[in-house]
Formats: sequence, C-alpha cells, structure tokens
Amino acid sequence: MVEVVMVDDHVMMRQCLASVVNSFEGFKVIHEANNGKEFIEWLNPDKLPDLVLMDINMPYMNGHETAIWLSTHYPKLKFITITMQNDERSIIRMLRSGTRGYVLKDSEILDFKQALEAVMNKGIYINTVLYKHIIDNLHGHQANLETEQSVLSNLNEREIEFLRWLCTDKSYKEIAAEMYLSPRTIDGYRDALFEKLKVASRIGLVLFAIRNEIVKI
Amino acid sequence: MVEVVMVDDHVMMRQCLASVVNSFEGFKVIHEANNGKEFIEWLNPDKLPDLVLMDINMPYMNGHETAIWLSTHYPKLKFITITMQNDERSIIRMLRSGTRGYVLKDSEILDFKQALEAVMNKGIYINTVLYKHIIDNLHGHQANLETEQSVLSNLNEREIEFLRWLCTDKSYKEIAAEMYLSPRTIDGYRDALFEKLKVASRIGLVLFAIRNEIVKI
DNA sequence: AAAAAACTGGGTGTTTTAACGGTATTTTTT
DNA sequence: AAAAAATACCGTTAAAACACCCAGTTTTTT
Repeated sequence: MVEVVMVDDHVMMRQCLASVVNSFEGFKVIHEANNGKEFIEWLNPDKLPDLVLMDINMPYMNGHETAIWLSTHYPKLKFITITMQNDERSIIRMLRSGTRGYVLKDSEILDFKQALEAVMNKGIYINTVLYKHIIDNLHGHQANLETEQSVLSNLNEREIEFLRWLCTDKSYKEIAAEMYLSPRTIDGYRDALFEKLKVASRIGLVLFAIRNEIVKI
Repeated sequence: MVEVVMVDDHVMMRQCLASVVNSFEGFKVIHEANNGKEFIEWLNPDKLPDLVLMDINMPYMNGHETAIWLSTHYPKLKFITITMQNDERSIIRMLRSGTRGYVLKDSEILDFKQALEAVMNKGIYINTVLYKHIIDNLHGHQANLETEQSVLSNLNEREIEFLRWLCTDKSYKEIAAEMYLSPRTIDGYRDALFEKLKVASRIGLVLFAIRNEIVKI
C-alpha cells in the first residue's frame, strides 16, 4: 500500500483529491497538511510516507521551498506537484527542485492516476500541455536570428558534431582524433563552415554554435 | 484497442516486446518494421496507428530521423523511444524531436507498461535514470557557475574588457589595438586568465565569458 | 620609506590555425 | 550510365596563438 500525504492549503480541493487517491487501488492517504511548514514538522524520519502530493501556492512555506527542503533532507522521498500554475517558470523550477510529477488541477482523474502510478514505478509524469514548455526550454530561446536558422539547417550531422567539438579547448588535431578523421579532413570541415557561416576564425564558429544552442552552456 | 507499431531492427528484441505489448490489456501490435524507412513507407495516412514504439539505432533511417519525419508529417502520431542509449544527447535529441516517452531496453516490463499507458493518456514518460539528465540540462551547469563565481570576482575591469574582446573574431593583435595596449601586454593578460580560469585556449576563455554572461549572446 | 603586488612591455621560440592549392572515392541525382 | 554532389583526404605557407623567459613603472601594502 502506497502511503500518501496531501499538502495543500485549499481544504476542499485537498479533501476531494484525497478521496480520489483513496479510491485508487494500492494508494492510501495517511496525512493531510495545510502547507509545507506543517508538513515538514509532521514528518517523522523513521516513518516516511511513500509519496507526497503538494500544491505550489501555499502560505508560510510554499511548494517550491518545500521541494528544495525535501530534496536536501530526504532526497528519496517522492513528491508530485499538483497545481493550477502552468507557467513555464513554475514547471521548470519544480522540476529542478526534484518533483517527480507535475499535474494540473484541472486534469482528469485518469491523468492523475497515471501520474501516481508512473511516479511510484521509477518514472516521472508530466502533462502533455506542460511538456511543450520543457521542450522549449531544452531548445533554449527559439527566437534565433532567422537568417542563422536557415544556415543552421544547411549543416549536416557531422558538421554539427564538429561544432560541438569546437566548443571545447581541444585543438583541431585532437578533435580529428575524437571524430576518427584525419586532421586534413577537419581542415576541410572548418573551411566549409567558415564559408557557410561567414566567419573567419574558430571563435566565430564557437559563437555561432552557442547562439544556436548547438552546445549547451 | 490501441494499435501499436514496433520499429526496431533487432528482430528478436522486437518480437519479444511485441508479445509483451500484446499481453497488455487494450494494446495490440498491428505491424512491425525493421527501420524507419520501412515504417514510413508502410504508413497509410488514412489508417494511422495509435502508437509507435521505436529504437534509435537502426539502419537506413534511424530513430532520430524518423522522429523528425513523423513530427513534421504526422505531429499527432504518438511515439515512444525504446532504446539502449541512455546518454544525454540521445535523450535530449529525441525529446526535441517529439518523442512522448523514453524507455531503456533494460527496464522492467512494468515500467514499459506504465510508459505506454501514460503516453496514451496525455502524458509523457521518462525513466527516472534519464530524468536526471534532463534536469541537468534544464539547470545548465549551475554547480559550476557557483564555483566560477569566485573566480569571476578575482578578475579586474581590464580583464573583463579583454574577455569581451575575446568573444569577437578579432586576433590578439587587433584586440591590443582596440585596448590601446601592446600585443605583449595582451599576451600577459591572456596568460593570467589561462592561469586564473584554468583553461589553455582562447576557446576556454570565450566559454567562460559566455557562461558568466560577461558577453551577451 | 621599503617591500610587495600589479600593470605594462619585451624577446624567442614551438605549436596551432588559417588560406591556398589540390585529389580519390562514394553516394545521390538526373 | 553519366553528372553532380558529398565525403574524406593531402601539401605548403604565412599568420596567429601559445609558452617561456625577462624588466621597468606604477600602485598598494606594510
């Protein structure tokens, strides 16, 4: 039986969700708290719950603060964020703070159940609507210079890989070895990129790669 | 009934997984393909499957290429990546290409089932082990930034200015002229920064400058 | 006021990078 | 099957980058 704790200052909402959780086979709500502070004061290191469901917006100690505290003190304790906030920053922040799932309060019960089951089984769960935000964030800022975008699409896999290598402090000779190519070939790659990207030095290539998020900084 | 297509060049693996999928209630494998090319040639716009499970490493047309093609031509067609590759680049790349799930081949059957169910129900599913990679990616390398912060505070105005010049495609000689210094002095600045920042090439300096937002990209 | 630190400039090398000239092989297109 | 494109490769030369050595001047510290 998965022992669940609910942390949310909206009592009605919390109790509704709790009854839903109790209706799921294998899940049982063993405690409810009004906010993060109440929750961590209640926590007993010898008898941790299996799963915590919590809101972000709460008085005294909000979901974000609680998440950081939990990640620091009980990194193995799984928690899912259940909230109405679907803005990118909230999502990213909670993910970074270690939440295993992020479910919107206006999701369907089935989504909710999926999230619980996925999280209890080594996974993470994020609503599809939110997923887009995350992917955008992985991309970085898509508002790249359009002219560069078209140049970018003219680069092949190998050139992209080369650009990534350029953004290290390896010499061309070392990069050649890494890519299993002759240094001469690397010379050719460089020259081709100089031409394509209209630059004249490795620095120019590196800056392009970073601007276009070919490498993560 | 969720109609599933399996795309993987490892026949044994594919057939094993297919039989497992068939054993799941509500799922049925309706087609198997050896690679992306075979798969998209088989695809019938009038009768799309509900879910595609595919490997990354495949001949002729690999998972990444197939993912991009699918995202372009049938953005609503859901697919899950099932692979042995758990390196960050593969994961990020597939996520960016629109995969709804990422499951390692050495996962347990239950994980696998969770992934299928989560994806069919508006979610995405990613193994916990992989999740770390994604979060690290969202972070950027924040851990490093903190240690670099102290290094940064040891740099003087002139060095900062020099770092900014480094992030252009000017040569040291040209930078010297811009800063009204002798090229020799610039040499000294560079060497001092190499020492302070523990790097050994201009590229390293440029990356530092960008990471620490000394220059705006 | 003396010592230390920081800033600036210099000499002399080696290594790396960049620009120029190409060729041979495979893959794709026509 | 021929043409075109893409891929991998090579040599030479000049410039730039990097590594080491150094010294004089100014600023800061003691």
